[in-house]
Amino acid sequence: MGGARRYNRASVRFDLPTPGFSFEVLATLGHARAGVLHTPRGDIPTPVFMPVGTLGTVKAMTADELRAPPLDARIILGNTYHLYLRPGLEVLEAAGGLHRFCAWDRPILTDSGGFQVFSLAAINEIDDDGVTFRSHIDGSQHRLTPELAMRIQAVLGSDIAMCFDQCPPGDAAAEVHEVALARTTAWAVRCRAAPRPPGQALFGIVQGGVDPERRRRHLAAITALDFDGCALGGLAVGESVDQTYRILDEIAPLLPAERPRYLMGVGTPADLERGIAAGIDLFDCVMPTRNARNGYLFTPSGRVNIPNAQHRTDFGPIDPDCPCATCRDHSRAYLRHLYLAKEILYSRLATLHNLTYYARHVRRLRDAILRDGERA
RNA sequence: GGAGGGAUGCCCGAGCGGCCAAAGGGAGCAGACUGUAAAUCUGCCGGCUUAUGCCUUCGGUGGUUCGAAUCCACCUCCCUCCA
Repeated sequence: MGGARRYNRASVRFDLPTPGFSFEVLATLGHARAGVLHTPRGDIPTPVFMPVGTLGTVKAMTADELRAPPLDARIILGNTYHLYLRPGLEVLEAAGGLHRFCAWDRPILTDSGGFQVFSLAAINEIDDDGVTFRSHIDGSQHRLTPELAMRIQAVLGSDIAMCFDQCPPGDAAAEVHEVALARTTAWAVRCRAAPRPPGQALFGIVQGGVDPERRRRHLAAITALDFDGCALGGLAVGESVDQTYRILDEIAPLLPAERPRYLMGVGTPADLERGIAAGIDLFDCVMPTRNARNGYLFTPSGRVNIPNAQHRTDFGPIDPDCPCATCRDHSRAYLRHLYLAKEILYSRLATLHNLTYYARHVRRLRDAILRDGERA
């Protein structure tokens, strides 16, 4: 394990360990690949950007809006930790799972709550068996283990579940990383052994901070567990961009080539480009949605800070070449007014635009691989 | 006509002898945001500026005082009550 595999020309469609899932590579360009992740709930062209819907909603968007072209989101995220605390398993179970609960019929990937272990570290304790933490909602004490994370994800009924991992901050000491690494591996074994509902794939997560040797070591351990896909976690968590890119460039091409590769939580449009070039297939990030709500709109020529005075009487669209409904119907001046007036419609229009920008950005890169790359 | 109350920086509004270029909020200006405790957070917000620096400010004028947005007198305008 550890080395890049060659594509098998006779069969470019790789069955994944979980029945019903397969990964098809259509073309490659350097390390970059364009393909399709086939799931029982639908096909996902890759590379793909997955909008983040932590609480069972991609903030400000309806399921219909997410599905409608040109945005056409193929898969969204949900979060184990957050949905477990609210609305809780009882409601989600009674609802018949997350898809029915939030009226989303395409695939969902659920994050395991591992990231929350990292981001909420100040109020919990981590040991080898699991994590004890206090709810950020009401302060009540809870305990999350790999087994419970898997049980929650089973109730949610996500199409892709993630292993429960520990994600140390970017500036963590080497010893912290080593402990987290051993723990994440042990937890991955337990997640792999836990029962899963039919039609749910499971991805492993490679940690190791910014040390390439440690990353390679952990990659070997995770790959040995034969997950349906492999994620690169613990990046863009406080380390420098140079360090992020170094790990990305060096480690992403080493992830199993016949499995989907997922770069967790990253990132900017430039990060996506870099990730795709390194061979990443799946991305998620709160940036397009959160930044939209905070006045930051993406365009091919750079960012637009919509509250800025320069847009006061600018009656042109955010991006004249953007096919989204926001750009089709509304001006910068209007959006600025909505933003400053704190109108709800602003968040909806801005989110639709930014998600459309991300979707098109990744689609363009995918098309380039199909056009210029080697057909598999 | 009589009795009270009040006028503070773009707006609202604290301050009631020195620690006041003056709390706080709003508005305004700019920035941040990377597996979402985020429709959030940060900075600036009289002028000049590198400033722990100088200058001009708290309705107006004149006083008291080492020192006044704060005390006194008069003036201007506003509000309430009694006639």
